[in-house]
Amino acid sequence: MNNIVIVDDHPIVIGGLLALLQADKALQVMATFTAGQAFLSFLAGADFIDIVLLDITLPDISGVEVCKQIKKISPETKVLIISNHSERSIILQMLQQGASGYLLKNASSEELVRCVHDVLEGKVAFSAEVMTIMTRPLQNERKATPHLTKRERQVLSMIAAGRTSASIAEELCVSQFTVETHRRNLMQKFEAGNTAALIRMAAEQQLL
Amino acid sequence: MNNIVIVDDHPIVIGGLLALLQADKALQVMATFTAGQAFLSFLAGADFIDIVLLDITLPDISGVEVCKQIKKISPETKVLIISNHSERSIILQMLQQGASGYLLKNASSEELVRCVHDVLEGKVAFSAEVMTIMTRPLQNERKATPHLTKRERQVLSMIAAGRTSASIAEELCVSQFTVETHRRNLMQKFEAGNTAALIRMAAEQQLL
DNA sequence: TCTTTTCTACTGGTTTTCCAGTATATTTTG
DNA sequence: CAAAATATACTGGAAAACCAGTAGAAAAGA
Repeated sequence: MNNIVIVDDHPIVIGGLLALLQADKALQVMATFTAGQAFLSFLAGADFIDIVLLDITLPDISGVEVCKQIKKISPETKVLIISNHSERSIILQMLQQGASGYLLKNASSEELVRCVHDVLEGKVAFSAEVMTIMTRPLQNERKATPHLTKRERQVLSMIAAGRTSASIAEELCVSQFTVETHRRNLMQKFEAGNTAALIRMAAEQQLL
Repeated sequence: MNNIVIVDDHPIVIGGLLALLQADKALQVMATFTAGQAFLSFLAGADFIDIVLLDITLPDISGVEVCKQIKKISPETKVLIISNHSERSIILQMLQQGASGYLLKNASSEELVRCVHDVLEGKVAFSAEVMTIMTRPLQNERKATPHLTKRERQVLSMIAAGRTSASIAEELCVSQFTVETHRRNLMQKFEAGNTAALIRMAAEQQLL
């Protein structure tokens, strides 16, 4: 018998999930919550929870944070996200935070139950629509990565590591003016006004 | 009949994949490459490729970059990663770059063929071991996120957007000295020596 | 109501980045 | 071999960040 907890801000959604899951004898809904904090307080003192069905948009803290806390407090508890967010980056962010599955709220009942069981069995589970989102051609979700020379990538990496231009110059055996020119060129290529924006954009484009 | 291309730096691996895939009448291996650049040149002038089996470690450019280029040049071409890299962050990075599947080189022949077919059918596919990696408890893969106050998160976000302290002060209707104090506190919490390191760490912890 | 936390603001100063330009040498490419 | 790209380096200066400290007001929590 698997213990389930449902965390969603809409009581109607919780009601629907309850009706669906209670028909499955292998599943036991032990509690439901409409807010993240309340659930986390419960989690700290609860019996073991096999799986949490978690929305991302909650009234108090975000589902991202709740997922992190679940994996910190009870690492063996699986997390299956049920959300309206359909962006690939959000899906991957939830996987990065330890979620084992993701489906959209428009998934069929059959898909929901299948995903619950797949996750309980230790698999990664997506609904069909999430599969489509994950595999469809990228649609320029982000600005094109500017072409960087080898030296520029090297300087960028060192800047991101917190080094000053003087320190970088010393390590690369060049003048600080040279490093400053590389910085300027990097800022022009990323169209960044300062180092903070440069590093943020580089991180977004996975160049660090 | 699905057209396949194999890109791997080890000819022996290519040989093994070839032997395996040629037994499947639905699959046609149209070419193999041991370097990324050579493959990308081929791709630009090739007939349509249904799926590319791609290693990450290549002698010239990385599989990450090759994957990006594949999705840019031929968005409908599927990418299935076959790699020795088993870190969750790398797996997710490949998915972020448009890969539809990921398996480790120790996957069985059956798993490999199943993944190829699943990806061709528009699914996301992982080998069993990759599923395990994706769902096992996180193991403090990264430093704990420091506790930030609401105002600190606000200032951090604006710094990351490239704003100067003066500009942030103006928008928040506080003194520039106040913003500078928030910056200092942020740098202390993240143990960062300058803004570049601060923003990089914040990005790593998905706070931006 | 008291304590703690958060937010606010200042001093006086140093260090670092950013600016816009100019220019030569080396390496790579066609 | 010539052209283009990359790397290097400098000027003179302004703008911004960083430093370490101090300190009071407001909000939140116990």
